[in-house]
Amino acid sequence: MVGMSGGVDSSVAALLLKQQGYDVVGVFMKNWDEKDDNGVCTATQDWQDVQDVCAIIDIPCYAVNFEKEYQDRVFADFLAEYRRGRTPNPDVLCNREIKFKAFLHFAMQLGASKMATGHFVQSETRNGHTLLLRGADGRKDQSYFLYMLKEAQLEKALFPVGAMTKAQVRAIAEENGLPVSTKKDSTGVCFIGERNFRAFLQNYLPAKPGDMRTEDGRKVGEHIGLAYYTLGQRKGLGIGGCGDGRSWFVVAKDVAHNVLVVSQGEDSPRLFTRYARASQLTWIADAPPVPDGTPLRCTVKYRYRQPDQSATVLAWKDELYLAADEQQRAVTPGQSVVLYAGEVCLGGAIVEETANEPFAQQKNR
RNA sequence: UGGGGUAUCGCCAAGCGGUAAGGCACGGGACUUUGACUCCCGCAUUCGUAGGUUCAAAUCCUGCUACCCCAG
Repeated sequence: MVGMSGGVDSSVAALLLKQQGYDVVGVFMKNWDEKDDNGVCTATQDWQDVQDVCAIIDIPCYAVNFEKEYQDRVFADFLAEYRRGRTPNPDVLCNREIKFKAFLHFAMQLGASKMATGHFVQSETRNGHTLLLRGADGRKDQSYFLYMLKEAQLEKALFPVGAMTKAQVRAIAEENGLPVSTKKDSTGVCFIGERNFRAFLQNYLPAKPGDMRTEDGRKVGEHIGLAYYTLGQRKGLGIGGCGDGRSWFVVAKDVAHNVLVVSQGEDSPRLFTRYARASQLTWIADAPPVPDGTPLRCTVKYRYRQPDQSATVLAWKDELYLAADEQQRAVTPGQSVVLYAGEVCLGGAIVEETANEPFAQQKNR
């Protein structure tokens, strides 16, 4: 059973499985019911595309609705995080809770032996354990979004396009006459789509205006609510001309005082840190690569598409302490940090706080 | 009320008689399955206002208006 979004990747994934002799069923997930900023319900077009593609590759297709699950298990957390002044990544949760849980269960219940998606990642079974590997196309690798999965989920999953480049995928779509071969890559929150993010959030979060202040407390503007900004952000502050003429960036959120702390210049020291503490640590493997308290050298990503950063990490219970070799810019609470050993995605955690000095747990390790 | 100064894009700011730099903000696009960052493009026929001098003024002169500083 292939989860089909109406995009090129999942369409080609279904096509490839069909060509490989699988008994393929395409399933479209509708998890969000709302028109986009232009008053268009993109899900309607996407569902049509799925139907058209399935007709061409000659497989049955169905649609399922996980709106309730999405609302309860993903969106609720998303809003709760924003209310706390953090910046969540709903898509990592969406993969764990919806695509690789609700959808996976759905597929298994209907008797499917495997589920597949159009993610640019690869999996491989070594010594009886299934690993998550980066997609072959380094520019499109999506393992960052799948770090919350567990072995058990990966065992049931196939990633037919993971070994290819985006260009190859499009070429295959083209050769096989799939109408979505030139469809633009989707962006924005999964299932919700590209939005004017601030306007979108305003539908759910109350605006609590307050001051924008410099690090030394000088008021330089007003914000519309801390939730509407994230660390390292430049656009949308609306302050210009004052000071030395350089751009202003968000360097901190003072939730207690409802103050957005801003600084001039993209290189504000306040934005750069080497150490971080993260929670909700997940190892993809059932057996962690190292025991708690043992330092592990690996590479990490603090955001999607960030080049690999060398670091030493230390797991302790469900927390992860990170010491990056280089200073990291705008590591943001609520965001995910994902760990890699070469091509293998080990897992990850959610950033809680950053620091310029090692945390107690990291000292002398 | 005297004396002095300043008035150029939302903000900061070049310009000094030859036909409006730049930065920030903002808008659009690219990039992107989170949020951000980044990159590219756009952004004053007009220089507080009314006259005057000149072939030609934001740039010189005069009146008016506003703000600032000093004196009261």
